[in-house]
Formats: sequence, structure tokens, C-alpha cells
Amino acid sequence: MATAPQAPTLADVARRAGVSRQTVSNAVNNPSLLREETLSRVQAAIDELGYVPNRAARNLRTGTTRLVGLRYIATPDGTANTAMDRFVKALVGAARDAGYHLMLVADGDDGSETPDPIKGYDDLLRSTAVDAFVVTETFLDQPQTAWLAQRRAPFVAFGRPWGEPEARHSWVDVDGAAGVRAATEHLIARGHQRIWWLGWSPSNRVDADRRSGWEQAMHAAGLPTDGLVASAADTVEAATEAAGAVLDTADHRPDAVVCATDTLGIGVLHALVARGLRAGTDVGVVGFDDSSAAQIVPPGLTSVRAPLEDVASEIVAALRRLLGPEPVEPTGVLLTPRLVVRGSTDPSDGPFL
Amino acid sequence: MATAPQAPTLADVARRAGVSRQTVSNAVNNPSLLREETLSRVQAAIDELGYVPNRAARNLRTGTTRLVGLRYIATPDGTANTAMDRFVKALVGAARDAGYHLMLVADGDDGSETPDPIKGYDDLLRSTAVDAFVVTETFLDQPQTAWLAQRRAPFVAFGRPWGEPEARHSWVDVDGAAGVRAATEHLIARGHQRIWWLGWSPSNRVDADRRSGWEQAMHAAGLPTDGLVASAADTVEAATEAAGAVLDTADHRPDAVVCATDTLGIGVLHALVARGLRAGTDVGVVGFDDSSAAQIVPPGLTSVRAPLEDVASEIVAALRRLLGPEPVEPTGVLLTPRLVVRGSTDPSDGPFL
DNA sequence: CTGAAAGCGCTAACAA
DNA sequence: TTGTTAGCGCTTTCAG
Repeated sequence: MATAPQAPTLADVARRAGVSRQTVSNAVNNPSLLREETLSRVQAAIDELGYVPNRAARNLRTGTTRLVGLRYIATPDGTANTAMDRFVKALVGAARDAGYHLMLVADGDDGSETPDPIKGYDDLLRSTAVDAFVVTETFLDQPQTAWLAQRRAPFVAFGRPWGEPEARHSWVDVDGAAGVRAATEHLIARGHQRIWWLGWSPSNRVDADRRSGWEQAMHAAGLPTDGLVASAADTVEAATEAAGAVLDTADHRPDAVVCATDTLGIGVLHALVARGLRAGTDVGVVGFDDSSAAQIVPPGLTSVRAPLEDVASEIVAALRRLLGPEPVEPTGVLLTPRLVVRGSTDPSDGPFL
Repeated sequence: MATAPQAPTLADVARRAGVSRQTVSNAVNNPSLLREETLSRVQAAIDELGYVPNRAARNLRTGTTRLVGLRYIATPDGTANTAMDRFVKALVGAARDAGYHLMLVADGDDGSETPDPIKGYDDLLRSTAVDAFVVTETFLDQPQTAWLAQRRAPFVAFGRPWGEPEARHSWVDVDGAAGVRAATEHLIARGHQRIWWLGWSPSNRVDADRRSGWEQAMHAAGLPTDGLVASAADTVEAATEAAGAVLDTADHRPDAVVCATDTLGIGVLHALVARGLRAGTDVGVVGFDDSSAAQIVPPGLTSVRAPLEDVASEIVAALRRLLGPEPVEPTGVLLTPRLVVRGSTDPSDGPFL
């Protein structure tokens, strides 16, 4: 019910402009083929009628949909992992500029079993609902990427193909090591010396990449790193506990803690509060992601911010190449994040105190 | 390039099963029409071929897409307004269960002008890209809802039609007054008496609704409300400043502050930290939204949590009715949020201390 | 219960 | 430069 009034079709426009349907189609898709006079007449008819090509018909005819599938991964409760939010916003805009829209991939629902992401991708693929996917699961070492590749589905990844040297797909990633290096250098420049690393899993490649930035900066400054590595599951609780242990038992208390995520960084903040220590004054703390929480938690958590707008436009650029007429070699793009300094490393900073 | 192998069509299945194409179509859409034996034979062919109906063809034929448009509103930097994130996740699932997918509405891009949300809706509508919309702009008194209604576009709103008594669309909303009432009662039960209200705009209806919950609880307990209302723009900075003024100049310092949003609540936390006061011990603080930041900011911000999973499923239910064969009256559903108690009102609570 | 025919609106190929 | 023809894959009549 309440459907909008009958939408005008190509034939309506053609009738009004006194041309054939094909000419209208050309006016829309290949305007350069028309004589100027004809084009403006057709254009006028299009405007008057408010004509917009019917997507279903176009999709059926061309075999494309100008839709890109993305699996939305919500922020887990109790974490600061809110990068998806900013990424989606950026991607919607970048895709729009290229004439694409985003369709959210819903996990497959095999009755009462656990949700199955691959079934979600598979359904969309089989029903030719999307032209391609943007996948963000590479951070998690999940099988989606490999599955899509083997399925020969077009996709671009946000995240390097860590485990797969033979990967033949395009990707865009953020240089975590460079970001953490800058963060560590910032702490060193402020006079910190005993700077710990707090990661979530020593064996995870993303974690290890980020940690390498800390190591590089420490070594470059001639500072030791031995015995200064801690890790905790990527939850505030676990990080609070791990940070507490570091703060309490170390023979020398840390000057500062560089964390692999904002969630971990906020855990450190908790541990400091519990001990009556002040972040930024007594101990410097740095996170990674520039999450909403990092921005607003007192006294502000200094954090490494990925240029997600650039990530989105690079991804869309790769998508266009991938879906374009000529075959292209896959590309990999590494973008450099920037450090956002707040109260947790610089008490004079942050707008709130 | 790299397109998946040619997808099987209805004709392929028909040939394999030794029936006509329509019979396969019936097997998919009206299985009850087929004899059991035929059905299972067709079903076997479908499974063997991995057949899934082509969406474009189906869309063209039926005039529907089983796609729902949603405009994604990202968390503004520097705020805790992360409800969209949880809502999207819930909506993707609820829609999937009803056979729908979400398509994100991109703001219109009129060259270099400011983004135009209505153009985004209009494009999708004109090109018959979606069957309906879910709109969340009602909180903001924005014109999208009215525009869609006047355009006779099918949609369901998250948020009451505050300004439009004559609205003829279905909506689902959260009872902010009830949530804030519960929060205020919780503070009163814990012995607080001088409880301030901090909103973002006295004239905003959502703000006023939530404030009314505070008033109700205060009056019911025989506590005064006069002179205990403050307001600040919905940013941490503004809230910090406003809360500071309240804390410094009041003849009696507040026992507690009930806030219309988590962003405001976190501003209060900042003001407390700056004055060496402890949230939950010296002053109780309550927010609204149960954002990621509320969950993890020390010492945990007690907050009113909307049942977004229920909101999503009610919205999808309304959508199904709206798009169903028979005309239906619009419905309005009001859901009750629940209070999540954390350290900012109960020092013994929260997992982090 | 199953099969034949028509056509949704569009664009690619070709003809004029 | 413009018009004609065909058909993408599906579902909806309507016969059988």
C-alpha cells in the first residue's frame, strides 16, 4: 500500500521528447552520442518527469547492480572498538561518489545454529545481489577472505593478507607499526624512558606489527624493551588486571604504556585510577583507533587514528579497477595513521581540564 | 573480471529435474502447489546446482527488491552517541529473519554543496532501489520524515512523530521518561536528594520527555526540582563546563546529576575529575544510551539502555505489515529501556575497581 | 497439479 | 546520429 505514484519509464520520456527509447537510454548512459540539440530536449523531458532509470531492469540487463556488500561488525559490548562506525560512514560517501551503494551482508541463519558469515556472503553472491564485497575480517584471521578468493568472488580487503603470501586480491591497510612508532617517539620526546607495550595476543600478526613500531622507536632511542611486554585479552577487564600487575610488581614502575588498542588503553586508565595515579602526569598512556571512548574518557586518551576516509576512497578506487572493463593486477596500499595527542600523555592538552 | 562461474537459472533446474520452468518457480515460491514427489525432485535439482533465484529478474518482475533503506548516522567525533552501531547490528538480523537486507542511503551529493539527505532518499525511491525505509531522524526534528510521508514513500520510524499529531506512519520508540524515572528512583533509593537534571535543549521534545521522568520521580519522592535544571550542548566540552558551573556555584552541591545523554554524563565525569571529586562516591551520575564509552569509562557510567534488539524486531514487524498485501493501520510501539548500574552511582559495582 | 505465453524496463547490437 | 529488434531471468495469468 501507499506506494509512490507510478514511476516514469524510458518510454514515457521518449514519448515526451519525441525520440525513441534507445535515444533516451543513450542520453543517460552515453550522452556524447547525441546531438546537442537532441540531448537537451531529452534532458528537459527527463527533468520534467523526474525520470530515474529503474534499477531492477538495468541490473537484469547489464548483470551488475552497483551494489557493494559489507558485513557490519558492531562494537562488542565493553570495548572501544568503534572503527567500523567511522569506516562505514566514509565508505558510504566514497562509494556514492563512484556510483555505488552499500548493502549490508547478514550472517546466514541456519536455523538455531551459530551465525554463519560465509552463508551470508554466499547468498548474496548466488543471487547476484552485489557486484563485489568489501571485507574487513582480515584482522581476525577469519576464513571469509580465503573463501571469497577461492570462490572467485570480486572483493577488496581492508587489511593485509597476513597469512597468505599468494593472495591475489587488492587490499588497503593502515601502517600500524608506523603509528605506534610515532606514538612511542612522542612519549620518548616527552621524557619517558621505561615504556611498556601492552598487546592482546603476541602471536597475532596485527598485534605483532604494531608492537614492532614500539620496538623500533625504543631501539632507535637506545631504550631497553626486554621484560617490558605484557598482554591481555582485548577487553577492559583483562587489560585493567594486566596493567595492574605491571604497575604493582615491576621493580621500576612504568613511565608509560603503549597499547595495541584503545580498549587496552582504557584498561590501563582504570588501573591507574584504582591506584590514585594520574594518566599523563604519572604514567603516559597511548591507545590505538581513536575511538569515541578515547576521545572523551578523562583525561583524553592519546591514540593512533587511522585515516579511514582515505582507506575508504582507496578501497573504492580498487573496486572500480576490479569491476572495470579491463583486467588489472591486484594492488596493495598502506596508509599512515596519525597520532592524536590528548591528556593521557600531555596534561596540558585535551579540551576538558 | 574474475566473476563467479555462470549462475544456474530456472531453466537449468527445470531441465535437470525434467519439469517446466514455472514448476521450478512454484517449487521456490509456492511449494504447496506441487505434488510431493515432484517437489522433492525439483528440490534435489536446486540443491545439486546450488540454484538461487536471480534478484534482478525477480525484482523486475515483482516490482519489489526486499531491500530496506537506512541512512547510517555515524557517531559524531567527541561524543558518546553510539546507538546507531548497536541498532544497525540488530536491524540487520531482524531484517534477515524477514527476508530483507539493508541498503545504506547515501546523502545526495549536489556538487560541492552540503550533503542533502533528502536527495539520497529520493534517488533510491525513484530508481525503485528499496521497498521501504527505516528512518531514525525523528530525534532531530529533521524534515526527512515529513518529506517521505508527503511523498507517500513506505517507511517506519524509530522515534515518535513528536511534532506531527496527524502523522500516518508506523513508529517504534523508547520510553525515555520511564528510563530516566527508573534512573532517578535508583539514585533516590541510594540516598541522593539534591539531584540535578542536565539536558541538551529544554525545548527539544526528546529532551523534555526524558526530563519529565526525572521530574516524576522527584515529585513522587517529595523532592524539589526548582532550580535544579541545567543544559548544555550535547558535547563533552559543553557538558563539562555546564557541570562545572553547577558544581561550583550551587549553594548546595548536587548529590547527583541525571543526564539526557551519555555524552553529557561523561562531561559531568570530567568536571568531577577536575575538582578531585569521585563519581559514585561524592556525586552520582547517570547517562542515557549505554554507549561504548559509558560501559568503559572509569568508574563506569550508569546509563539507561534502550532495547534496540526489540526496537529492531518491532520495526521489521511493522515493515512486514506495511509491505504486506492488505492495507493496515499504522501502529505505534513504545518500549521500556532498562537501567544499567555502574560505578558512577554505585562504587561497589562495575567490574573494574 | 503442470505447462505455455507474455512481459516487467532496460541496454547491446545492429540497421537505417 | 537515431531507430529497431531482441532478450536478460523471473513470475503471473491462463489453459490443459
